[in-house]
Amino acid sequence: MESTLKGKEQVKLDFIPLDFDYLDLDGKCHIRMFGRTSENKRCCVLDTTDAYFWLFPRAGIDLKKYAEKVAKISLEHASRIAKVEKVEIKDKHFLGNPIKALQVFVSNPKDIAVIKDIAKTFHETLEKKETDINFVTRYIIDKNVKPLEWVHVEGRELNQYIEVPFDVDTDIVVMADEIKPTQEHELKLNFLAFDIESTEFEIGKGEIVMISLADHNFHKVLTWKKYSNAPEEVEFVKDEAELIEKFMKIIHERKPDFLVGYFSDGFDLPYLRARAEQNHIKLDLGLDKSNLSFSRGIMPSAKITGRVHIDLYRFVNNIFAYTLQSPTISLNDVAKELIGEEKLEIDLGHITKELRSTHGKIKDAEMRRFSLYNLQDAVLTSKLFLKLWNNLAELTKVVSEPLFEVSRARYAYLVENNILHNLKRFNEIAASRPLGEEIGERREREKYIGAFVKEPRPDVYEKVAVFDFRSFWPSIIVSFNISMPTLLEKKESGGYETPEFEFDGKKRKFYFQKQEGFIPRILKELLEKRKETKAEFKRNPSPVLEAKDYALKTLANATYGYFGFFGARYYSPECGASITAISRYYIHKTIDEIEKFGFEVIYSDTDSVMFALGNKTEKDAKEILEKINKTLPGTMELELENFYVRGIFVMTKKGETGAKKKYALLAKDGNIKIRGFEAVRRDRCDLAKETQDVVLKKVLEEGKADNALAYVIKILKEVREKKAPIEKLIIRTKLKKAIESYEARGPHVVVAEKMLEQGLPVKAGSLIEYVIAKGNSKERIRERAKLPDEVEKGGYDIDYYIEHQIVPAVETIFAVFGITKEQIIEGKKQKNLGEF
DNA sequence: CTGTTCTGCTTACC
DNA sequence: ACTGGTAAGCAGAACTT
Repeated sequence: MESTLKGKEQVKLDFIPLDFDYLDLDGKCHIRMFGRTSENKRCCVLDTTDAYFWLFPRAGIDLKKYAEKVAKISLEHASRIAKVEKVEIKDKHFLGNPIKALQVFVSNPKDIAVIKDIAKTFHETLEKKETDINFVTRYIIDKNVKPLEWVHVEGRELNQYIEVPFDVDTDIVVMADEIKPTQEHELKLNFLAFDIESTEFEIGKGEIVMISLADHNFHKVLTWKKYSNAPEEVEFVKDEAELIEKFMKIIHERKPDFLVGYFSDGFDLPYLRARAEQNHIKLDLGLDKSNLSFSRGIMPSAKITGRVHIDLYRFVNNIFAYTLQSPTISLNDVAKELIGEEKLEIDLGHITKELRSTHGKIKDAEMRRFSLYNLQDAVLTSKLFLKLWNNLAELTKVVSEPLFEVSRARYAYLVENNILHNLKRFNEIAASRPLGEEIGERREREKYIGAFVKEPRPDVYEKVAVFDFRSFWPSIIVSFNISMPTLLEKKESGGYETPEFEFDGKKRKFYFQKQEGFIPRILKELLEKRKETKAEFKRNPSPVLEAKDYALKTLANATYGYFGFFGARYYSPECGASITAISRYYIHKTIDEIEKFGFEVIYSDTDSVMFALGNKTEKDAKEILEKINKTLPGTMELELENFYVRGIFVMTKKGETGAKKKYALLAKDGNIKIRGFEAVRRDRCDLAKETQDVVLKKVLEEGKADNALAYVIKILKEVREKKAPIEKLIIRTKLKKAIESYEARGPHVVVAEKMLEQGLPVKAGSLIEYVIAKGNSKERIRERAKLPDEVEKGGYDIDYYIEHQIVPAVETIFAVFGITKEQIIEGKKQKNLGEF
């Protein structure tokens, strides 16, 4: 439907939508998009689409009469008339089944909530649907205008203030008459990364001292704290008020499409808002001079009209962290891993303390360093944005939700929206989001049986082969047509069935329909797209294709977990349990086949099988792989992961069984793959981790343990002689929740309390560092846990580090070679005797 | 009072 | 509150005799 707003001239342009919102114009709700034209002009495009929801009628009622009744709904709401515009009877599908439904068109999407409440009171109404679809999502789906996908727009240029009641800072404002997908143009990334420094951590306390801004060629530091010999990027201002004004001025002048921060939802922007309020400054950062606004919720999102505010921390935390090795997702660790650069080192505690005090003294050199530190944070954020841009963009394109949402989304949101944005072509009405009560029940539900993990026999194995299933969960979902809408009560001819397994305490089997369901279909297309992307990448490698593959892989892998997620529209623990039951069946079958062939299967976890070649060859292994693949259904496929020179599996610490999820393999190229061992865990001190790492390397490379034992004895001797550096003895544990909510007061909780007392910033998510200092060994460990700074050289608890850190990390490895814990420790005693 | 078992917690694997 | 289940192992709490 066309807008009544007239406008002056007809215009045609190609446009890429970056940011979306909606507002009432001329009595009608319009979508407002901000983006760039193919000529790199800043552009605002207005458009409209129908606002509607669905009603399902009870059986046997007169549809026409029902429709007429619904069409009469009208009430006063939010000082306007909320009413139903029209009602149409449509043939639709719901959960794959045909259904007659009323499409209820309303005058304004904001009125859907009140109108559906009235319609629900009608006895004819069975259910309401799609009342929880955001209007922007509705627009994207119905008008086929997707975020970051170029469209051709034909429409009328509007005069701001005259025809529209707003003034946005763009080169052109267009009311679209026609809008359709078009060929791709280049998008020049126009962004600005920023970082603020304050005297306090807590929002509402202290003040802003400094703000840095950066992109690929612009570096700027603003501060009111004057000092001489400042770097050229530094600009001094009068006070905090001028600092904030200047920051806004730069943004309005440079007109970034993307404003990028690191933890800016959680700190920089809330802090900035608090200080702007205190200084009576309007934070009109929006393209329409509107204020910075925050969404409600546990983790507020800071929104700026017309510019996409991206908090990279959230993207890294929610999505990208799984791809990283970084011990934490701090800017420093993430930047180090992704761009090979780190934050500058400064004594921030000292500087902020001096700045807080009225008589505080800071040397010019220190302020200079502080400015460079602040700038470096903005620069790292800017580089990280460029590094992660392709990932963000490709994920946005696959999911079809706006970049602002996708950059803050978690896996469930991505999977669900990918489904929602594909429903139209199946003529499907979306299932509803669960309500509070339902969520509660789902969360309390007992869990279903997961994947199979085989107990390994502890030993050192020569010539190890590893097979694994390619995209195991997605391939099962697709091959067995698994999803909530395709789940059947009874077996259907030509349909699919699971093996028998225990579910909710009963022996059960689940069945899935023969006709392909829309969710398995969408997933299948995702996998096919991934295959194409990979093939294309082979021909023509590019970071964009790599990012696209990453987006497709991420979504495909998260689909299984989505089925069991309590907040899912298409929630189905039956499906989750069916997928794992099928996985167990096929992994067992694979193990059996390999054993039947005469190999010793060492270990298996979920989708992988490891076995020793023994006196057989790699060719034999490949042969059986091919044989197994011929028996697999659908798209399921077993792949050769690699052949390894040697591998080690150990006992659990209790010494009764072989430890699962703990092993190390030596590849032919000399690389060692370590899984589960303390060496790869964060909550062990570096000395224990490094010692274990060396021990694993030595035993795998040499096939025996004598050199490794000598090495450990040497390390233990150094520890006894107080020669171990404190940095290597720091234990790092994450505080996963607020301090008050801990029942058990472990060492890290006690240290966190101590840090809080000292005014250090500790909250849920903080990584707590501590060292166990010497003291009364009868006391609890937490009594001896101290902040690293509090422990002087050699002041650590020798026995703790030997008995609780180093020896436990290596004893199970030596046990494989028949070396006991006593022998490891006695070695130390012998050396000591030799010294006297 | 002391040793054992249970529970809470964190972090890994897939 | 924000994808699932499986598993190891530490430290403290609870329990037992």
